[in-house]
Amino acid sequence: MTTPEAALQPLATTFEDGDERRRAVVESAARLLAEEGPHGLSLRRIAAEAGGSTQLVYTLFGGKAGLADALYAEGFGRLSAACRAALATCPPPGDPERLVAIGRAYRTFALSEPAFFAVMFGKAIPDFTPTTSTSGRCRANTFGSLVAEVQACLDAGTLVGGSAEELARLCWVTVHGLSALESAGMLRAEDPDAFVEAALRTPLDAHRP
Amino acid sequence: MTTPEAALQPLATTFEDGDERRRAVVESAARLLAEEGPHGLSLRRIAAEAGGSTQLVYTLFGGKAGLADALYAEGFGRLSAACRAALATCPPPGDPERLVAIGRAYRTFALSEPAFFAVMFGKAIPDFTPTTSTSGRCRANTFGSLVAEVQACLDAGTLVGGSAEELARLCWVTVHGLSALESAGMLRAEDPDAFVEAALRTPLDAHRP
DNA sequence: ACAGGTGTATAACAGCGTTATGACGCTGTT
DNA sequence: AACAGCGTCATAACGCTGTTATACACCTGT
Repeated sequence: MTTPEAALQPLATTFEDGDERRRAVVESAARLLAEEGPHGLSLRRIAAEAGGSTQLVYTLFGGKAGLADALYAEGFGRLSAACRAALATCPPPGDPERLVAIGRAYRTFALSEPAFFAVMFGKAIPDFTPTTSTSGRCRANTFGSLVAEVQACLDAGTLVGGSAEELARLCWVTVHGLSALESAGMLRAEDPDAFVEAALRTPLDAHRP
Repeated sequence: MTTPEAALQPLATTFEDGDERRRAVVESAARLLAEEGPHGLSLRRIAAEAGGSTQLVYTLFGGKAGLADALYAEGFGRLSAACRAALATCPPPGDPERLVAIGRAYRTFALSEPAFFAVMFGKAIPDFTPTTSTSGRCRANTFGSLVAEVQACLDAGTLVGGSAEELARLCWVTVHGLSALESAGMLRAEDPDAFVEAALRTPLDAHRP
C-alpha cells in the first residue's frame, strides 16, 4: 500500500460526477467497516457491495490507501457531528458544561463506533497511515472547535488561567485517554459513568475561577 | 484467526523444553515487530527468522493469534520494566513525583516503541483481540503497581481525597491520552515536554494536601 | 524390535492488495 | 464522418497472507 497522496489530489480539485460515486463507495465501505470491523474491509467486498470490480477503488481512490484516507476523514466527520449534536441541548457558549458534553459525546462515539475509532486512532487498517494533509485537516477541525469552546469560557470568565489551546489540549488528552482505555477494555471502574463525569471535570476544575 | 485461548493453556501449565523455544520465537517476532511494524509480522518471516517453518508457530502457539497474545503480553512486560526502571532514580514511595516519573516512562515507551504500543492498545494486528485472561493479567500488573504507588502517597499524606484506585485510574487516563494522541501525531504543542509535565501533574494537583 | 504418538516440513487452499491486459465508450480533431 | 487518443472498466494473473491437510522423521513405551 503506497501513499494515498497522489490519489487525494483529484479529491480536492475536481467536483465532477465522480465525486458522488466516491461518496457512494465511501458509504458502502463505512457500513462494511462499522458492521464487520476493519478486517471485513476488503477491496473485493467493497467492490461487490458497490456493484463493480476492485479496479473501481483504484480509479476512484488510487488504491486502498486512498479509500482508507477517505474513511479516516469520514470518521472524524462523524465524530465532529456527534459532538456538535451534543451541544444542541447545552447552555450557550461560555459554560464549561459544554466541554463536558463534548467529552461525553467523544466517549460515546468511541464506544459505539469502535471500528471507526480504531481506524482513526488505532492503526486498524494494516499498512495505512493517513496523509499528513488529511490528518492535519481532521485535527484542525476537531481540535479547533474545542479550542473555540474553551476560548468562549475564558472570555466569559468561567475558566481562568492558561491559554485556550493548552486547556483544550488538556481536555482532549483526558477524554481521549478515557475513551481509548475503555475501548480497549482496560478501564474497569465499578461505576464507569461516574468516573467519566469526574475525569472529564478534572482538567476543568483546575481552571475554575 | 481464531481465539488463542487454547494455545495459551499450555503456556501457563507446562514449563518444559518448549518454553524457551517459545521465548526465542517471541523475541524474534518482537524484533521484527519493532523494526518493521505490525505489517512485517508474517508467519513466514517469523519462521524463517527462527529457522523453521510456519508450522512451528502453530505447534508452539496454536496460530498467529497465540503468538500475538504472547507479543501483547511481552509489550506490557516491557512497559512495566520501563516504568520500574524510571522509578530507580526517584525518591522513595510516597512522593507523587514517582507518579510523574511513571507517566514520563509510559509516554517515552509509547513514542519509542510505537509498534508495541499499537499492538497493545490499537488493534494493529488485523484480526487479533487479546484473550480476556491475558488482557486481565496485563491490566492487573500495570494498573496494580500504579495503584500501589498512589496508595503509598495516600498513606504518606502527600495526596489526599478519593480512593487509590480512582486516582490511579485518573493518572492512567491522562498519561495514556497524552501518549496515544502524541503517537498518532495529533498533539502538536509548541513545547511538547512542557505540556507533558503540566498534563501529568493535573490529576495530582487536584489531590494535593 | 516394534507400534504409537509427537513434531516438523512440504504443499496446497482461499483470501488479500496490486498490476497488466484488453475491451469499451467518450471526446476532440482531421 | 471517420479517426486517434484518452479514461474507465472487468478479467486474469502475480505474489503475498494465514491456515490446513498430508507425509515423513523421530522419539518413546512395550
